[in-house]
Amino acid sequence: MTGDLGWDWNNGVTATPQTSAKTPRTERGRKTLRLILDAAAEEFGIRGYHEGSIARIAQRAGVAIGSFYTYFDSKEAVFRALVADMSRQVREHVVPCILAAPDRLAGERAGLAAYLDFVRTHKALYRIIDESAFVAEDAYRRHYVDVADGYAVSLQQAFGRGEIRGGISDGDWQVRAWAIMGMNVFLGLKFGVWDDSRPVEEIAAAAHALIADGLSPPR
Amino acid sequence: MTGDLGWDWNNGVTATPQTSAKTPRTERGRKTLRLILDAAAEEFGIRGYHEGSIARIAQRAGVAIGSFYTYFDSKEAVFRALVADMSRQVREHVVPCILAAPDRLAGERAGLAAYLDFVRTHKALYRIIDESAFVAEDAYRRHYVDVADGYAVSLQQAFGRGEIRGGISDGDWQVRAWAIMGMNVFLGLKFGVWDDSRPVEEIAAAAHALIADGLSPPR
DNA sequence: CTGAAACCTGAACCATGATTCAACTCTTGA
DNA sequence: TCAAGAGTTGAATCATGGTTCAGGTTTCAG
Repeated sequence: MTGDLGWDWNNGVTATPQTSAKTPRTERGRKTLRLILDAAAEEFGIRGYHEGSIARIAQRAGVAIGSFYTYFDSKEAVFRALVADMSRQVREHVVPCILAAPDRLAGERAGLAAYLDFVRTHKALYRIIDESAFVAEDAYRRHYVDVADGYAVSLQQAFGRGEIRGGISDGDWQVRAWAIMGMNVFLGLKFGVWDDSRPVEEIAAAAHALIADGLSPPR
Repeated sequence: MTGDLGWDWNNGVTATPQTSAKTPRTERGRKTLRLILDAAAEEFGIRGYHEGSIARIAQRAGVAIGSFYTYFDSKEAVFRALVADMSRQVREHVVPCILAAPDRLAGERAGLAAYLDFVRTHKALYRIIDESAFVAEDAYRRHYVDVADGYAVSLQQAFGRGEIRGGISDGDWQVRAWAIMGMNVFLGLKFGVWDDSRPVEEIAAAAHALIADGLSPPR
Protein backbone atom coordinates (compact mmCIF):
# COMPACT_ATOMS: atom_id res chain seq x y z
CA MET A 1 0.00 0.00 0.00
CA THR A 2 2.61 2.45 1.04
CA GLY A 3 5.91 1.14 -0.07
CA ASP A 4 8.53 3.36 1.38
CA LEU A 5 8.21 5.74 4.22
CA GLY A 6 11.68 7.10 4.50
CA TRP A 7 11.76 7.23 8.24
CA ASP A 8 13.55 9.93 10.14
CA TRP A 9 12.94 8.84 12.98
CA ASN A 10 11.29 9.81 16.15
CA ASN A 11 8.25 7.84 17.20
CA GLY A 12 5.92 10.66 16.31
CA VAL A 13 6.73 12.74 19.33
CA THR A 14 7.58 15.50 16.92
CA ALA A 15 10.31 17.63 18.36
CA THR A 16 13.25 16.03 20.14
CA PRO A 17 15.52 14.69 17.47
CA GLN A 18 16.97 11.22 17.87
CA THR A 19 16.91 8.05 19.77
CA SER A 20 13.93 7.58 21.98
CA ALA A 21 13.96 4.54 24.18
CA LYS A 22 12.12 2.80 21.37
CA THR A 23 14.51 3.51 18.53
CA PRO A 24 15.73 0.28 16.96
CA ARG A 25 19.44 -0.32 17.43
CA THR A 26 20.10 -3.05 14.97
CA GLU A 27 19.39 -3.72 11.34
CA ARG A 28 16.93 -6.37 12.36
CA GLY A 29 15.04 -3.88 14.47
CA ARG A 30 14.90 -1.27 11.77
CA LYS A 31 13.45 -3.80 9.38
CA THR A 32 10.74 -4.78 11.82
CA LEU A 33 9.86 -1.18 12.49
CA ARG A 34 9.43 -0.56 8.81
CA LEU A 35 7.15 -3.57 8.53
CA ILE A 36 4.99 -2.35 11.37
CA LEU A 37 4.80 1.16 9.98
CA ASP A 38 3.71 0.04 6.55
CA ALA A 39 1.23 -2.35 8.05
CA ALA A 40 -0.19 0.43 10.18
CA ALA A 41 -0.54 2.69 7.16
CA GLU A 42 -2.50 -0.02 5.41
CA GLU A 43 -4.67 -0.83 8.36
CA PHE A 44 -5.55 2.73 9.29
CA GLY A 45 -5.90 3.69 5.66
CA ILE A 46 -8.50 1.01 5.10
CA ARG A 47 -10.32 0.77 8.40
CA GLY A 48 -9.62 4.13 9.92
CA TYR A 49 -8.17 4.77 13.34
CA HIS A 50 -10.91 3.46 15.57
CA GLU A 51 -11.79 0.42 13.52
CA GLY A 52 -8.17 -0.41 12.98
CA SER A 53 -6.64 -2.78 15.51
CA ILE A 54 -3.15 -3.35 16.79
CA ALA A 55 -3.61 -7.08 16.51
CA ARG A 56 -4.37 -6.73 12.83
CA ILE A 57 -1.46 -4.39 12.28
CA ALA A 58 0.84 -6.92 13.87
CA GLN A 59 -0.65 -9.65 11.76
CA ARG A 60 -0.20 -7.66 8.56
CA ALA A 61 3.37 -6.98 9.54
CA GLY A 62 3.92 -10.62 10.37
CA VAL A 63 5.08 -9.93 13.91
CA ALA A 64 3.72 -10.54 17.37
CA ILE A 65 1.62 -7.97 19.15
CA GLY A 66 4.36 -7.51 21.68
CA SER A 67 6.77 -6.40 18.98
CA PHE A 68 4.49 -3.55 18.18
CA TYR A 69 4.97 -2.22 21.67
CA THR A 70 8.68 -2.56 21.32
CA TYR A 71 8.55 0.32 18.86
CA PHE A 72 5.51 2.32 19.80
CA ASP A 73 4.09 3.39 23.10
CA SER A 74 0.50 3.19 21.99
CA LYS A 75 -1.94 3.03 19.16
CA GLU A 76 -2.03 6.80 19.07
CA ALA A 77 1.72 6.98 18.78
CA VAL A 78 1.87 5.04 15.51
CA PHE A 79 -0.93 7.09 14.19
CA ARG A 80 0.86 10.31 14.97
CA ALA A 81 4.00 9.01 13.39
CA LEU A 82 2.05 8.16 10.29
CA VAL A 83 0.48 11.61 10.12
CA ALA A 84 3.81 13.35 10.38
CA ASP A 85 5.24 11.18 7.66
CA MET A 86 2.31 11.62 5.32
CA SER A 87 2.40 15.33 5.84
CA ARG A 88 6.01 15.32 4.74
CA GLN A 89 5.36 13.06 1.78
CA VAL A 90 2.65 15.27 0.34
CA ARG A 91 4.80 18.33 0.58
CA GLU A 92 7.77 16.57 -0.95
CA HIS A 93 5.64 15.50 -3.85
CA VAL A 94 3.95 18.81 -4.51
CA VAL A 95 6.38 21.60 -3.66
CA PRO A 96 8.98 20.74 -6.32
CA CYS A 97 6.28 20.83 -8.99
CA ILE A 98 5.29 24.31 -7.93
CA LEU A 99 8.86 25.52 -7.90
CA ALA A 100 9.63 24.04 -11.29
CA ALA A 101 6.97 26.16 -12.97
CA PRO A 102 7.90 29.38 -14.77
CA ASP A 103 5.79 31.55 -12.53
CA ARG A 104 3.60 31.28 -9.44
CA LEU A 105 0.33 31.06 -11.28
CA ALA A 106 1.56 28.26 -13.48
CA GLY A 107 2.99 26.74 -10.34
CA GLU A 108 -0.40 26.82 -8.73
CA ARG A 109 -1.79 24.81 -11.57
CA ALA A 110 1.06 22.33 -11.60
CA GLY A 111 0.84 22.02 -7.85
CA LEU A 112 -2.83 21.14 -7.93
CA ALA A 113 -2.25 18.59 -10.65
CA ALA A 114 0.56 17.04 -8.64
CA TYR A 115 -1.59 17.06 -5.55
CA LEU A 116 -4.50 15.37 -7.27
CA ASP A 117 -2.12 12.83 -8.66
CA PHE A 118 -0.71 12.13 -5.24
CA VAL A 119 -4.12 11.80 -3.68
CA ARG A 120 -5.27 9.37 -6.33
CA THR A 121 -2.35 7.10 -5.68
CA HIS A 122 -2.51 7.50 -1.91
CA LYS A 123 -6.17 7.52 -1.02
CA ALA A 124 -5.57 5.66 2.19
CA LEU A 125 -2.95 8.07 3.39
CA TYR A 126 -5.17 11.00 2.60
CA ARG A 127 -7.71 9.55 4.96
CA ILE A 128 -5.15 9.28 7.69
CA ILE A 129 -4.34 12.96 7.60
CA ASP A 130 -7.97 13.91 7.65
CA GLU A 131 -8.84 11.62 10.48
CA SER A 132 -6.02 13.04 12.54
CA ALA A 133 -8.28 16.01 13.15
CA PHE A 134 -10.14 13.81 15.60
CA VAL A 135 -7.35 11.65 16.90
CA ALA A 136 -4.46 14.07 17.16
CA GLU A 137 -5.79 17.59 16.73
CA ASP A 138 -2.43 19.16 17.26
CA ALA A 139 -0.82 17.11 14.52
CA TYR A 140 -3.62 17.94 12.14
CA ARG A 141 -3.42 21.58 12.96
CA ARG A 142 0.31 21.65 12.61
CA HIS A 143 0.05 20.08 9.19
CA TYR A 144 -2.35 22.64 7.79
CA VAL A 145 -0.86 25.62 9.54
CA ASP A 146 2.54 24.69 8.15
CA VAL A 147 1.22 24.31 4.64
CA ALA A 148 -0.74 27.54 4.87
CA ASP A 149 2.19 29.52 6.18
CA GLY A 150 4.37 28.22 3.40
CA TYR A 151 1.68 29.18 0.97
CA ALA A 152 1.34 32.68 2.33
CA VAL A 153 5.06 33.32 2.08
CA SER A 154 5.22 31.91 -1.40
CA LEU A 155 2.38 34.13 -2.52
CA GLN A 156 3.96 37.21 -1.05
CA GLN A 157 7.20 36.48 -2.84
CA ALA A 158 5.36 36.01 -6.10
CA PHE A 159 3.73 39.36 -5.51
CA GLY A 160 7.17 40.83 -4.98
CA ARG A 161 8.14 39.51 -8.39
CA GLY A 162 5.02 41.01 -9.89
CA GLU A 163 3.56 37.63 -10.76
CA ILE A 164 0.30 38.04 -8.89
CA ARG A 165 -1.82 40.91 -7.75
CA GLY A 166 -1.59 42.28 -4.24
CA GLY A 167 -4.22 42.47 -1.55
CA ILE A 168 -5.80 45.29 0.32
CA SER A 169 -4.51 44.57 3.78
CA ASP A 170 -1.63 42.53 5.07
CA GLY A 171 -3.69 39.76 6.60
CA ASP A 172 -5.04 39.06 3.16
CA TRP A 173 -2.13 36.78 2.46
CA GLN A 174 -3.24 34.43 5.19
CA VAL A 175 -6.80 34.49 3.97
CA ARG A 176 -5.70 33.79 0.44
CA ALA A 177 -3.43 31.01 1.54
CA TRP A 178 -6.17 29.27 3.48
CA ALA A 179 -8.66 29.83 0.72
CA ILE A 180 -6.49 28.30 -1.96
CA MET A 181 -5.44 25.48 0.30
CA GLY A 182 -9.07 24.69 1.05
CA MET A 183 -9.85 24.75 -2.60
CA ASN A 184 -7.16 22.26 -3.34
CA VAL A 185 -8.08 19.98 -0.48
CA PHE A 186 -11.69 19.82 -1.51
CA LEU A 187 -10.85 19.29 -5.15
CA GLY A 188 -8.62 16.50 -3.90
CA LEU A 189 -11.46 14.96 -1.96
CA LYS A 190 -13.95 15.20 -4.79
CA PHE A 191 -11.78 14.55 -7.84
CA GLY A 192 -9.03 12.59 -6.18
CA VAL A 193 -10.59 10.32 -3.62
CA TRP A 194 -14.24 10.10 -4.59
CA ASP A 195 -14.20 10.45 -8.34
CA ASP A 196 -11.10 9.88 -10.39
CA SER A 197 -12.83 9.58 -13.72
CA ARG A 198 -11.76 12.95 -15.06
CA PRO A 199 -8.18 13.64 -16.07
CA VAL A 200 -6.18 15.52 -13.50
CA GLU A 201 -5.18 18.15 -16.02
CA GLU A 202 -8.76 19.01 -16.77
CA ILE A 203 -9.50 19.73 -13.13
CA ALA A 204 -6.31 21.67 -12.71
CA ALA A 205 -7.08 23.78 -15.77
CA ALA A 206 -10.55 24.69 -14.57
CA ALA A 207 -9.31 25.53 -11.11
CA HIS A 208 -6.49 27.54 -12.58
CA ALA A 209 -8.89 29.62 -14.61
CA LEU A 210 -10.85 30.38 -11.47
CA ILE A 211 -7.81 31.29 -9.40
CA ALA A 212 -6.22 33.36 -12.11
CA ASP A 213 -9.15 35.44 -13.30
CA GLY A 214 -11.86 35.01 -10.72
CA LEU A 215 -15.56 35.00 -11.41
CA SER A 216 -16.11 38.62 -12.39
CA PRO A 217 -17.41 38.80 -15.95
CA PRO A 218 -14.75 40.03 -18.39
CA ARG A 219 -15.26 43.60 -19.41
CA MET B 1 -25.13 24.50 23.54
CA THR B 2 -27.57 24.00 20.76
CA GLY B 3 -30.85 25.38 21.81
CA ASP B 4 -33.39 24.41 19.24
CA LEU B 5 -33.10 21.75 16.64
CA GLY B 6 -36.45 21.96 14.96
CA TRP B 7 -36.87 18.26 14.48
CA ASP B 8 -38.58 16.80 11.47
CA TRP B 9 -38.42 13.80 12.28
CA ASN B 10 -36.97 10.53 11.24
CA ASN B 11 -34.36 8.96 13.43
CA GLY B 12 -31.61 9.73 11.01
CA VAL B 13 -32.47 6.91 8.65
CA THR B 14 -32.72 9.58 6.03
CA ALA B 15 -35.32 8.59 3.51
CA THR B 16 -38.63 7.09 4.62
CA PRO B 17 -40.70 9.96 5.90
CA GLN B 18 -42.62 9.46 9.11
CA THR B 19 -43.15 7.31 12.12
CA SER B 20 -40.46 4.77 12.73
CA ALA B 21 -41.07 2.41 15.58
CA LYS B 22 -39.16 4.88 17.69
CA THR B 23 -41.13 8.01 16.97
CA PRO B 24 -42.52 9.50 20.15
CA ARG B 25 -46.30 9.41 20.33
CA THR B 26 -47.01 11.74 23.18
CA GLU B 27 -46.02 15.22 24.15
CA ARG B 28 -44.01 13.80 26.98
CA GLY B 29 -42.08 11.62 24.56
CA ARG B 30 -41.35 14.47 22.20
CA LYS B 31 -39.98 16.49 25.04
CA THR B 32 -37.67 13.70 26.12
CA LEU B 33 -36.47 13.17 22.59
CA ARG B 34 -35.58 16.81 22.32
CA LEU B 35 -33.64 16.62 25.56
CA ILE B 36 -31.68 13.64 24.35
CA LEU B 37 -30.95 15.23 21.03
CA ASP B 38 -29.64 18.43 22.52
CA ALA B 39 -27.61 16.49 25.02
CA ALA B 40 -26.11 14.40 22.24
CA ALA B 41 -25.19 17.51 20.28
CA GLU B 42 -23.37 18.85 23.31
CA GLU B 43 -21.65 15.61 24.12
CA PHE B 44 -20.46 14.83 20.60
CA GLY B 45 -19.62 18.44 19.98
CA ILE B 46 -17.32 18.54 22.95
CA ARG B 47 -15.89 15.04 23.12
CA GLY B 48 -16.37 13.84 19.59
CA TYR B 49 -18.07 10.67 18.53
CA HIS B 50 -15.76 8.06 19.94
CA GLU B 51 -15.01 9.78 23.21
CA GLY B 52 -18.62 10.68 23.69
CA SER B 53 -20.66 8.19 25.70
CA ILE B 54 -24.32 7.26 25.77
CA ALA B 55 -24.26 7.25 29.54
CA ARG B 56 -23.09 10.83 29.57
CA ILE B 57 -25.63 11.86 26.98
CA ALA B 58 -28.36 10.38 29.12
CA GLN B 59 -26.97 12.12 32.13
CA ARG B 60 -26.84 15.48 30.39
CA ALA B 61 -30.40 14.96 29.24
CA GLY B 62 -31.44 13.97 32.73
CA VAL B 63 -32.90 10.63 31.67
CA ALA B 64 -31.96 7.00 32.16
CA ILE B 65 -29.80 5.16 29.67
CA GLY B 66 -32.72 3.00 28.74
CA SER B 67 -34.69 6.02 27.59
CA PHE B 68 -32.03 6.74 25.06
CA TYR B 69 -32.73 3.41 23.43
CA THR B 70 -36.41 4.19 23.39
CA TYR B 71 -35.67 6.78 20.73
CA PHE B 72 -32.54 5.64 19.00
CA ASP B 73 -31.36 2.27 17.84
CA SER B 74 -27.74 2.96 18.52
CA LYS B 75 -25.04 5.47 19.14
CA GLU B 76 -24.51 5.81 15.43
CA ALA B 77 -28.17 6.54 14.87
CA VAL B 78 -28.18 9.66 17.04
CA PHE B 79 -25.05 10.80 15.40
CA ARG B 80 -26.54 10.44 11.96
CA ALA B 81 -29.63 12.27 13.05
CA LEU B 82 -27.47 15.07 14.33
CA VAL B 83 -25.51 15.31 11.10
CA ALA B 84 -28.63 15.54 9.01
CA ASP B 85 -29.98 18.26 11.21
CA MET B 86 -26.81 20.26 11.27
CA SER B 87 -26.52 20.01 7.54
CA ARG B 88 -29.98 21.51 7.26
CA GLN B 89 -29.26 24.21 9.80
CA VAL B 90 -26.17 25.47 8.01
CA ARG B 91 -27.97 25.70 4.72
CA GLU B 92 -30.95 27.43 6.28
CA HIS B 93 -28.65 29.99 7.80
CA VAL B 94 -26.53 30.68 4.75
CA VAL B 95 -28.70 30.31 1.67
CA PRO B 96 -31.08 33.18 2.46
CA CYS B 97 -28.12 35.51 2.87
CA ILE B 98 -26.86 34.59 -0.56
CA LEU B 99 -30.23 35.07 -2.15
CA ALA B 100 -30.80 38.42 -0.49
CA ALA B 101 -27.76 39.92 -2.17
CA PRO B 102 -28.12 42.04 -5.31
CA ASP B 103 -26.02 39.70 -7.43
CA ARG B 104 -24.22 36.38 -7.18
CA LEU B 105 -20.81 37.83 -6.46
CA ALA B 106 -22.13 39.95 -3.62
CA GLY B 107 -24.05 36.88 -2.53
CA GLU B 108 -20.86 34.90 -2.37
CA ARG B 109 -19.41 37.42 -0.01
CA ALA B 110 -22.52 37.62 2.15
CA GLY B 111 -22.74 33.84 2.17
CA LEU B 112 -19.20 33.44 3.45
CA ALA B 113 -19.77 36.04 6.13
CA ALA B 114 -22.94 34.26 7.21
CA TYR B 115 -21.15 30.94 7.17
CA LEU B 116 -18.28 32.21 9.29
CA ASP B 117 -20.77 33.67 11.67
CA PHE B 118 -22.62 30.40 11.93
CA VAL B 119 -19.45 28.44 12.50
CA ARG B 120 -18.31 30.78 15.24
CA THR B 121 -21.54 30.31 17.12
CA HIS B 122 -21.74 26.58 16.45
CA LYS B 123 -18.21 25.29 16.74
CA ALA B 124 -19.38 22.06 18.27
CA LEU B 125 -21.82 21.32 15.53
CA TYR B 126 -19.22 22.06 12.92
CA ARG B 127 -17.12 19.36 14.42
CA ILE B 128 -19.96 16.89 14.19
CA ILE B 129 -20.33 17.33 10.47
CA ASP B 130 -16.65 16.94 9.92
CA GLU B 131 -16.35 13.87 12.04
CA SER B 132 -19.18 12.25 10.17
CA ALA B 133 -16.68 11.59 7.42
CA PHE B 134 -15.36 8.81 9.61
CA VAL B 135 -18.50 7.69 11.35
CA ALA B 136 -21.09 7.93 8.63
CA GLU B 137 -19.33 8.43 5.31
CA ASP B 138 -22.53 8.40 3.33
CA ALA B 139 -24.07 11.16 5.42
CA TYR B 140 -20.94 13.25 5.08
CA ARG B 141 -20.82 12.71 1.38
CA ARG B 142 -24.45 13.49 0.95
CA HIS B 143 -24.01 16.74 2.81
CA TYR B 144 -21.20 18.03 0.63
CA VAL B 145 -22.52 16.67 -2.62
CA ASP B 146 -25.83 18.37 -1.95
CA VAL B 147 -24.19 21.67 -1.15
CA ALA B 148 -21.90 21.45 -4.17
CA ASP B 149 -24.71 20.63 -6.55
CA GLY B 150 -26.72 23.54 -5.27
CA TYR B 151 -23.69 25.70 -5.73
CA ALA B 152 -23.09 24.56 -9.28
CA VAL B 153 -26.67 25.28 -10.30
CA SER B 154 -26.61 28.65 -8.62
CA LEU B 155 -23.42 29.59 -10.44
CA GLN B 156 -24.79 28.54 -13.78
CA GLN B 157 -27.87 30.63 -13.25
CA ALA B 158 -25.76 33.60 -12.32
CA PHE B 159 -23.83 33.08 -15.53
CA GLY B 160 -27.11 33.05 -17.40
CA ARG B 161 -27.84 36.45 -15.91
CA GLY B 162 -24.43 37.68 -16.93
CA GLU B 163 -23.29 38.14 -13.35
CA ILE B 164 -20.22 35.94 -13.58
CA ARG B 165 -17.92 34.76 -16.29
CA GLY B 166 -18.38 31.39 -17.95
CA GLY B 167 -16.02 28.47 -18.09
CA ILE B 168 -14.38 26.60 -20.89
CA SER B 169 -16.09 23.29 -20.57
CA ASP B 170 -19.31 22.20 -18.95
CA GLY B 171 -17.76 20.24 -16.10
CA ASP B 172 -16.14 23.45 -14.99
CA TRP B 173 -19.19 24.32 -12.97
CA GLN B 174 -18.68 21.32 -10.76
CA VAL B 175 -15.02 22.13 -10.34
CA ARG B 176 -15.81 25.70 -9.46
CA ALA B 177 -18.50 24.67 -7.04
CA TRP B 178 -16.19 22.31 -5.19
CA ALA B 179 -13.37 24.81 -5.26
CA ILE B 180 -15.41 27.60 -3.74
CA MET B 181 -17.01 25.29 -1.24
CA GLY B 182 -13.59 24.07 -0.14
CA MET B 183 -12.42 27.62 0.18
CA ASN B 184 -15.30 28.48 2.44
CA VAL B 185 -14.96 25.37 4.55
CA PHE B 186 -11.29 25.98 5.18
CA LEU B 187 -11.79 29.63 5.91
CA GLY B 188 -14.45 28.46 8.32
CA LEU B 189 -12.04 26.11 10.00
CA LYS B 190 -9.26 28.64 10.26
CA PHE B 191 -11.15 31.87 10.92
CA GLY B 192 -14.26 30.40 12.43
CA VAL B 193 -13.25 27.54 14.65
CA TRP B 194 -9.57 28.06 15.32
CA ASP B 195 -9.17 31.81 15.29
CA ASP B 196 -12.07 34.15 15.69
CA SER B 197 -10.04 37.23 16.43
CA ARG B 198 -10.57 38.92 13.09
CA PRO B 199 -13.92 40.37 12.12
CA VAL B 200 -15.95 38.19 9.83
CA GLU B 201 -16.36 40.99 7.32
CA GLU B 202 -12.65 41.37 6.91
CA ILE B 203 -12.21 37.73 5.98
CA ALA B 204 -15.19 37.82 3.67
CA ALA B 205 -13.86 40.90 1.92
CA ALA B 206 -10.46 39.39 1.30
CA ALA B 207 -11.96 36.15 0.04
CA HIS B 208 -14.36 38.07 -2.13
CA ALA B 209 -11.52 39.95 -3.76
CA LEU B 210 -9.84 36.67 -4.58
CA ILE B 211 -12.95 35.02 -5.97
CA ALA B 212 -13.97 38.04 -7.96
CA ASP B 213 -10.72 39.04 -9.61
CA GLY B 214 -8.37 36.13 -9.08
CA LEU B 215 -4.65 36.38 -8.64
CA SER B 216 -3.58 37.55 -12.08
CA PRO B 217 -1.88 40.92 -11.81
CA PRO B 218 -4.11 43.75 -13.12
CA ARG B 219 -3.10 44.95 -16.55
C1' DC C 1 -62.52 4.79 36.09
C1' DT C 2 -59.57 1.39 33.83
C1' DG C 3 -56.56 -1.28 30.99
C1' DA C 4 -53.38 -0.97 27.35
C1' DA C 5 -49.97 1.56 25.25
C1' DA C 6 -46.13 4.71 26.05
C1' DC C 7 -42.46 5.78 28.74
C1' DC C 8 -38.89 5.38 32.16
C1' DT C 9 -35.23 3.13 34.96
C1' DG C 10 -30.52 1.52 35.72
C1' DA C 11 -28.06 -2.63 37.12
C1' DA C 12 -26.07 -6.35 34.64
C1' DC C 13 -24.27 -8.44 30.55
C1' DC C 14 -20.78 -8.74 27.06
C1' DA C 15 -17.78 -7.92 23.30
C1' DT C 16 -13.93 -5.71 22.04
C1' DG C 17 -9.38 -4.71 21.80
C1' DA C 18 -5.45 -2.04 23.87
C1' DT C 19 -1.70 -3.06 26.87
C1' DT C 20 1.31 -5.92 29.90
C1' DC C 21 4.73 -9.25 30.94
C1' DA C 22 7.53 -13.21 31.88
C1' DA C 23 9.94 -16.43 29.17
C1' DC C 24 12.72 -16.98 24.82
C1' DT C 25 15.76 -16.39 20.88
C1' DC C 26 19.10 -13.58 18.12
C1' DT C 27 23.15 -10.60 17.56
C1' DT C 28 27.24 -8.81 18.53
C1' DG C 29 31.34 -6.95 20.83
C1' DA C 30 35.26 -8.49 23.41
C1' DT D 1 32.89 -18.60 22.66
C1' DC D 2 29.86 -16.27 25.68
C1' DA D 3 27.40 -12.86 28.06
C1' DA D 4 24.62 -8.93 27.62
C1' DG D 5 21.65 -6.43 25.29
C1' DA D 6 18.27 -6.23 21.53
C1' DG D 7 14.28 -8.30 19.75
C1' DT D 8 10.34 -11.49 19.80
C1' DT D 9 6.34 -13.87 21.41
C1' DG D 10 1.24 -14.26 22.39
C1' DA D 11 -1.74 -15.62 26.18
C1' DA D 12 -3.76 -13.19 29.93
C1' DT D 13 -5.30 -8.96 32.01
C1' DC D 14 -8.28 -5.11 32.29
C1' DA D 15 -10.97 -1.13 31.33
C1' DT D 16 -14.43 0.70 28.83
C1' DG D 17 -18.83 1.52 27.44
C1' DG D 18 -22.61 0.05 24.17
C1' DT D 19 -26.75 -2.59 24.61
C1' DT D 20 -30.33 -5.40 26.86
C1' DC D 21 -34.17 -6.31 29.73
C1' DA D 22 -37.39 -7.18 33.43
C1' DG D 23 -40.03 -4.53 36.14
C1' DG D 24 -42.13 -0.03 37.35
C1' DT D 25 -44.78 4.54 36.31
C1' DT D 26 -47.60 7.74 33.33
C1' DT D 27 -50.79 8.87 30.03
C1' DC D 28 -55.02 8.68 27.77
C1' DA D 29 -58.77 6.77 24.85
C1' DG D 30 -63.07 4.73 25.64
